[in-house]
Amino acid sequence: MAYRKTAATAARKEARRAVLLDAATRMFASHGYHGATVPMIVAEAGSSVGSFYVHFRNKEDIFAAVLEALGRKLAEIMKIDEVAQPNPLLRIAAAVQALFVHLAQFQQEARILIVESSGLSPHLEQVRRSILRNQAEEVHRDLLSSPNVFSVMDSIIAARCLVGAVYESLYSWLEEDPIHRQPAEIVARAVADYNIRALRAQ
Amino acid sequence: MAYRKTAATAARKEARRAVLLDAATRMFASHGYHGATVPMIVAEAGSSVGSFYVHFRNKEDIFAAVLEALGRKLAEIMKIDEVAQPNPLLRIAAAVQALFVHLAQFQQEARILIVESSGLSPHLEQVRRSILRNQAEEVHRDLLSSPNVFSVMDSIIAARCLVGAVYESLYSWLEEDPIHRQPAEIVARAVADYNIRALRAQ
Amino acid sequence: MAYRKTAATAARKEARRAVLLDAATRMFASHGYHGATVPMIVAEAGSSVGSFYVHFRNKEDIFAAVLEALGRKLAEIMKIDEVAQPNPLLRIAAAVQALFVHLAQFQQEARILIVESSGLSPHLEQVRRSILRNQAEEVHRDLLSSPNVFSVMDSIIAARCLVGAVYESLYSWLEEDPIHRQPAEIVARAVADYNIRALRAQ
Amino acid sequence: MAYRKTAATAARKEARRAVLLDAATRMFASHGYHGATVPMIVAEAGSSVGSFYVHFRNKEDIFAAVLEALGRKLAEIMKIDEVAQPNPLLRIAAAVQALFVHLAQFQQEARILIVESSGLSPHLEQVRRSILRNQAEEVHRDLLSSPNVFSVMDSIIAARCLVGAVYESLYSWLEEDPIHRQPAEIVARAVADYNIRALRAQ
DNA sequence: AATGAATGAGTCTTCATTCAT
DNA sequence: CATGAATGAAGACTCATTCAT
Repeated sequence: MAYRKTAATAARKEARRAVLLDAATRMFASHGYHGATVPMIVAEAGSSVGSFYVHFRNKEDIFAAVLEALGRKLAEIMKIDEVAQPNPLLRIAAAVQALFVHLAQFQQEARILIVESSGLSPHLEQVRRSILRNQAEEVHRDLLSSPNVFSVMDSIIAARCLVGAVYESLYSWLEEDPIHRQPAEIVARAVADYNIRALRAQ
Repeated sequence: MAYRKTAATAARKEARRAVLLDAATRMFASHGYHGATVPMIVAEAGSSVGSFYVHFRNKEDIFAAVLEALGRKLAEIMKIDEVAQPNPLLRIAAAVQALFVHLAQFQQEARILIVESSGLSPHLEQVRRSILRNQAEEVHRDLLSSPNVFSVMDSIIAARCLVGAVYESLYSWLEEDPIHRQPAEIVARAVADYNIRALRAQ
Repeated sequence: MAYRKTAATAARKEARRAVLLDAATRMFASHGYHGATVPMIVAEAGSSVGSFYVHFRNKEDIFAAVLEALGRKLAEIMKIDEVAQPNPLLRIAAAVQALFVHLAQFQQEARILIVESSGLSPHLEQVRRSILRNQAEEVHRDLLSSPNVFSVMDSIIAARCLVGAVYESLYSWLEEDPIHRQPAEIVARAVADYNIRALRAQ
Repeated sequence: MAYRKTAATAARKEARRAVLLDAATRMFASHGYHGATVPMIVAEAGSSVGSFYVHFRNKEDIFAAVLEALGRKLAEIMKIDEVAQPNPLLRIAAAVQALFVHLAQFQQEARILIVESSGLSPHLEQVRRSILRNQAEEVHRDLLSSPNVFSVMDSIIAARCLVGAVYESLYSWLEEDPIHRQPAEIVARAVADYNIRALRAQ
């Protein structure tokens, strides 16, 4: 019974943590890191300040958690099955499009990653950069896997260019008037095309 | 004589303003927008809080001024003479390399533009974005000027991809160990190549 | 048990608020609205700046609270039982004397109401005026209740004259040398007489 | 010639001082003592900060000057010729009405005297009080001059009651909706009546 | 005498974090 | 574990006053 109680307690604890994380994601997205306050987050989560500090060491800690969760999610989205799409070039294009379309839909996440997480503490900066780095490395791996398909000399730099191109065009698109801008899928395709042209052997 | 007196006063005022702007640039670069405080800036400038508010409406105001000065400078750097380099593709490549190399040298400026000026007030955000937009539009103009040279369908998106590629690869490069990383010129060349490949007609 | 805990917490919170209110009353009385600073008030209350802002939105808020509490108190003091004193003229006289004597004793309160709360923000001004207005309206009601006893044509104006007479004579009296001035009760009586003469039918 | 130059200079100085005083009166009336800043006043006067401090020791100094000028003016207004109106009771009534009507018209002045000059430094407080005191003493003198006409025991207190009645009814009247309130002359008459009833022998 | 840039002490207010209950 | 009152360091900004020109 003691065991079951503990398990139940642990489950509830985990649930509370998840609720806080969710609320924090929303508040960071809408108000930015500095604009979102701890009282704000706990109010949004229906929790309390005291509880917050049971689950997270401090505000930086929860922001890092938000960022890491986001990183995992985006990595998942960019993972295109090698069997389904054996051509590495098309695989990269598919990943780029998937990423663009996803973030175009979940602008909150895009905002957190691109805008609200810059210029923070070295540690947070590092967490944020590691997400972009992972995405670049994923691309880099694909580039290396079939050197004969690509023309790229420095594949690391190429991967970074690709990542930068995706985020900058995404952010510019998000800035445009939602009514008159082109559909996300079209832009995603154009961005993928741009990078594919840069990458393919000629 | 009264006139000369006033002129001298105005000159001294302008000089003081410049000193503050300079100090602010340094502090924003090293501590970020939120980390740099007004007392910090005036101490760095050898001035006083009161004087600060004679020259700038508030902290946001001086940051905008820093950003705008930076924007003008970078625009200047990217301006490649059409006569010296009549080929638009090569002109873009030259501009990209010039930008990269300049920011690689003046990391302060890069840091302010890329990192420290995200997620701020809507107004500052707008100032920052307008710099990037200007750069993209400059490229866009070149793309439009000789459509037969390029293969790009949506040249606006292409311009954004280019700008994003430059900044992301630049920032990743800045993160690397200064001793072992490749020289800025080499990387700048690779980045320019990447984008030229994406742009040229095939 | 959770309930009792909360109740105790709430009680302590209320107590702290009261202590702050009290300290603020003293500081506003002795230094005026602008002269009394938040650090001053919390030091007097043995509290902290942060705590202050838990209980009051800002300095204006606590001043309004001080004023309102004072208004309620004075209204209570001026309330003369109709059964104990059925003659409305004498009832008014009694109220005037009670008010004068009370404020003569608690000069702090008189000072806050008469002196320190003029020329502030529109909102505070309104709170202050509403206290005087209430007092005038109280008198006005009495005047209307027995029209045959009074000779007054415009009872609203009469009520205002009465209120003004009380406060001005009170404040002048407070200014006098405490040793040589007449006792408060005597002056209160004279003030009441003055107004009764003005009011009664002739 | 040296003499004439000095005279002209002195005249210009006096003129500038008058302009500043005028501007200060307006700004104090509209913004209050704390709300009106020195830069504000000099801007209104078309002068400069430096000049301000040539003519006045400090902000308090100019406010005192404003107040004193106002006091002299009001004293003038309340001075009713003994020959024209030999009956002291009617003389007082006339003075009260004149004061009320004047301040009703020049609300600026009323506002400065009644509202904006409370709760300031002891010195300013004293200046302000001395104006009211003078007015009360004027009345007091009249009361003493013909003791047989009045029924008042303590004529000092009576004078203060009268002054307080005038200002409070004036200020309440100023607060009312300008469109629907009674004309100033009617109210002035009612206020005078109120006090005359209180004063006359019965 | 006039000017207005410069000064910095002094305010209010915010908010991450702690801790008693 | 949960709660939320309490804390106080720290920051942006104002403004009366001075002083070099």
